[in-house]
Amino acid sequence: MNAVSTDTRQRILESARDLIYASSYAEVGVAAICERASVKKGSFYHFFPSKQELTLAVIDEFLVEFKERMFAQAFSPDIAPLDRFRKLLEIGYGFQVEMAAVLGHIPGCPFGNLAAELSTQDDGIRSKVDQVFALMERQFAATLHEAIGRGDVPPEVDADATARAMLAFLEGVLLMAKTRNDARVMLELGPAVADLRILKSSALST
Amino acid sequence: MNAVSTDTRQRILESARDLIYASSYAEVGVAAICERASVKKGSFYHFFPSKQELTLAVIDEFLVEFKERMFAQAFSPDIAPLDRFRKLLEIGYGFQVEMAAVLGHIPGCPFGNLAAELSTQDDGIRSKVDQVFALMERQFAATLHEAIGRGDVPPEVDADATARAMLAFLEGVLLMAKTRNDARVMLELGPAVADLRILKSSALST
DNA sequence: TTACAAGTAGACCGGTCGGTCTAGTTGGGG
DNA sequence: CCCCAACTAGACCGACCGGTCTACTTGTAA
Repeated sequence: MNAVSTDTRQRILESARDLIYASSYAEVGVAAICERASVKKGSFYHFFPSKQELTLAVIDEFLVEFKERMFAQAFSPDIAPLDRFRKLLEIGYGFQVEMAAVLGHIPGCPFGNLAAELSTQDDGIRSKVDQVFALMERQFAATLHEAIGRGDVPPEVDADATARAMLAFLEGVLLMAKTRNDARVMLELGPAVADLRILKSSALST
Repeated sequence: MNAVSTDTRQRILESARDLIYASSYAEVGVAAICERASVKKGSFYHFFPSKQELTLAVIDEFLVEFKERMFAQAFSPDIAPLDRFRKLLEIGYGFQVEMAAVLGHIPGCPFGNLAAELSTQDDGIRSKVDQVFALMERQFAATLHEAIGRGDVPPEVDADATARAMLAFLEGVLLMAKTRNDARVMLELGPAVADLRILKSSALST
């Protein structure tokens, strides 16, 4: 086999990531991705069977970057558990401000954006984003358990549900910031994420 | 002038509302809207100068229905202020379940969907949705003030910020339900909306 | 040195997009 | 009864969509 010599595939991936994040899935055509990556369609369809398959790979690409830029720094053992959520928000705020300076608008959450746009149309993408969310929830829940262990959070708190609620809240805050086109919403509302609590054994009917 | 005899415009509006809510703005073409409304393109462009202008009108259409189906019933004086938020969620849950039975998937929030998809592409739609959110926030804030007046919520709570946080949380919960394609997320997380609080004079830098 | 697979180039495809335009068809006021 | 504006019909437009296909170049292993 040939060595994985060229970076063509990666250039396509990164172009797609940037373009889709800056606008939306539907707005970005395969031709635009190719042009930005300086690649011809022949190469594109050599590496990816379809735009939707590419998008699945783009989600992984987003996740890698997210883990590096956000998770790795916020969820550090040096920081008190509950402060890690605040730290995550702080980093996210800086990132949105940075993006807004380049793009002219707040892009919001790449995962949330794709979920909102495509969940009703493409079940593959929907469930991929769902898995990403589940991964984040696990990280949040582990952090909450740590906080419970230290006594920062009472033990009757349902860590899993609270983790989900925190993620939902952050997604909502990001969406509000995007809709207002003002990142400061994140500073105003965000800190409340660390105060969210859902108690165990709330009845769940059906 | 001729009387406003025909319902053509309204049929277009309702077809567009249903189709866009069921999938997305980009996925629904003008031709599809016309077909569903049993209208030809000539009529469409007689009533609406462009797809984007139609969408602005569709947002108003969503808002009318939302006020009728959700706000009017949840924000009743018969219900204790904080319970109104829980009631809103309950109604919303029923609605999402109902839609899911018809469509095969959870559609989420019509406003949030449009904001997520189009905020970065169309500033007119972005700011229109922003206004809708502002209207909801006002309703939430008024309810919170009522709760403060009754002593259900301590007076050092920032009603405006808390109202915004509540809206963000609800949007996030809807997005999670859509991404999971499971409305029960709303039952698990939703009740926490009534416990959200943001205190006054949290420093807001810059 | 040859042979073959990996990768690239780019013309091409049918279909659909939002939108335009001209030619009617109504229906109510004068 | 006529006229004119509101409305409808539907053919048509260029641009672009995701995707295909054939021909070519290249790197490397035998």
